[in-house]
Amino acid sequence: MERMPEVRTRFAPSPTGLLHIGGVRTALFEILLAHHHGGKALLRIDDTDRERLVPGAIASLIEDLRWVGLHFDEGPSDEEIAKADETYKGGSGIGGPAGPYVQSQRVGRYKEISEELIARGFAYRCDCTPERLEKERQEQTERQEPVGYSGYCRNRDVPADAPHVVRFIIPAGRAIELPDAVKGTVRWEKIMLRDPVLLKSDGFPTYHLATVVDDHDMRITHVLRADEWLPTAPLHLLLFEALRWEAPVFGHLPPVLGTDGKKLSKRHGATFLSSFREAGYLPEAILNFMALIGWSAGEGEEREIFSLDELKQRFTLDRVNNAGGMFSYDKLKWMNGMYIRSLALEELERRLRVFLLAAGVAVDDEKLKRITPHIQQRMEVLPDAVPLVEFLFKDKIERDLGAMLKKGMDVAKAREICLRGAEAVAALTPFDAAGIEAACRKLAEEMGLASGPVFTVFRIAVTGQKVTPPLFESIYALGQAESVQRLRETADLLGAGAPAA
RNA sequence: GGCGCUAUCGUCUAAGGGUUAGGACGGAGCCCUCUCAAGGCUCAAAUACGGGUUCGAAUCCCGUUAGCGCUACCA
Repeated sequence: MERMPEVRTRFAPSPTGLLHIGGVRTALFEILLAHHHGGKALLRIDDTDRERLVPGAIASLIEDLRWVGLHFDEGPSDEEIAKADETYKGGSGIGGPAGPYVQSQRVGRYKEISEELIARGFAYRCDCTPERLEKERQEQTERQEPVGYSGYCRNRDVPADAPHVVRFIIPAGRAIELPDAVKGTVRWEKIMLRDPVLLKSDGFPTYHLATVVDDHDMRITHVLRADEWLPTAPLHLLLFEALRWEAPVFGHLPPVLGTDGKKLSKRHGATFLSSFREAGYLPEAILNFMALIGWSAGEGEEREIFSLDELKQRFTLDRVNNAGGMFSYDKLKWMNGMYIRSLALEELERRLRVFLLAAGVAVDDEKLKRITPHIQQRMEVLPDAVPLVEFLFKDKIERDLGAMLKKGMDVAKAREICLRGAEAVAALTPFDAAGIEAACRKLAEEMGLASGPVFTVFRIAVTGQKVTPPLFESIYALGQAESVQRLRETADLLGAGAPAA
């Protein structure tokens, strides 16, 4: 029986800054595809651009991936990361048999391959200066020709000991076809690339060389990447061919778009994964949402909420869409709310505690525990909890007394409600939400008032706010003594003179 | 300019020749209700355009248009 080779995918971010939300989707798809087929997803650090390298970026990339719940099967070890990023504190290393998984630690291999390519006539050394290249481009633009390297050094035999780059020879008049797993077959009648650089003058490879060599060496079977790579795919195919290596399956993913229809980028605001974390989004919701941009479960499936495992079960490349998709904050928020509502109470409480503490709220565990069930369906993101629970953790609250005086309510009546309410609440044994409600309703009845306006007086007296979690549960969460205290305070304020209407 | 990719409600998408073109977000309305939510029900909202092929086209083909991407010793 024939055995399918193990499916191996890879996510290869460049450590040029923080992990972008678009990168999260690519990483997610890599993992979904590999794990759907019982294979492995690798993490590889593409740090070949020494100029754009940002110190600390590798460590933050790895931390972000871990936080969002994207775990790779192979990737840089602790030692490899530490060597590439001095800010790395350790503990997130992955390791694996195909390492190192950091490209700056594989330069010998790229050099070896580029020498082989030169020796076999597929590449050549070039010592053209940037100025010369720039001039060439200018002249081409003026003549309205396609721009690109002229091939000046093709036959010049530039010596190996002089500063140079290595360029790949693009064969003239060669048509090429890419059987893309998501786009279908893409055909180029002629290749517009003009002898692209493989090895830079600093000895580091360009993306093209490094990715082809590593994908081969690491036995990558499926390359998923953003479709901005499509135009250079012929080069990669040619490289595999020249090296007599079998090319992996390519799948070019549709772009994630900003609301202006352009590729999502920094210009669109908070697009780093870390900004979503700070904004109180749950990792599970982020992954679920990103999976749905460019992929869908298909016929017969009208659900939209999927756990990571469910996504892994369902994900196949033939369900990946061709057209780009806009990133909708509205839908992400809705989905995040769905996830918050599905959290076990203890879990929500735990996440809220961490978040509120970080936001500077002096959390009291008992109060938080009492209020959590009642704010769960009132949140889309974690920060939504702050205005809802703040009143519990403050010594002094501000009150908009004028807001009490609606629908026939006047100062005297409001003051009476606070006074009698304080007495009633103080007398409650046991002190619980049901008892508080009964007391409030009874008071309204005794005073011959509709319950709504009476509740409003209570609400503002106790919480200071017009919008709160359910009243009686809020009073219960605050506690008997503090609630009585706040009712009395309010009565005093109302007695002190007419409030600003 | 050249090369390539893409095109279904405002947005994410389903429907791979025959459906009243389905779902979700967002919007509107109603119900529930102590505020605000959540939840339930209902409504509005789409096949870019033009040609073919076919008994029949959102679906296949060709053009047009529009959007996007690439055109570096960046990835």
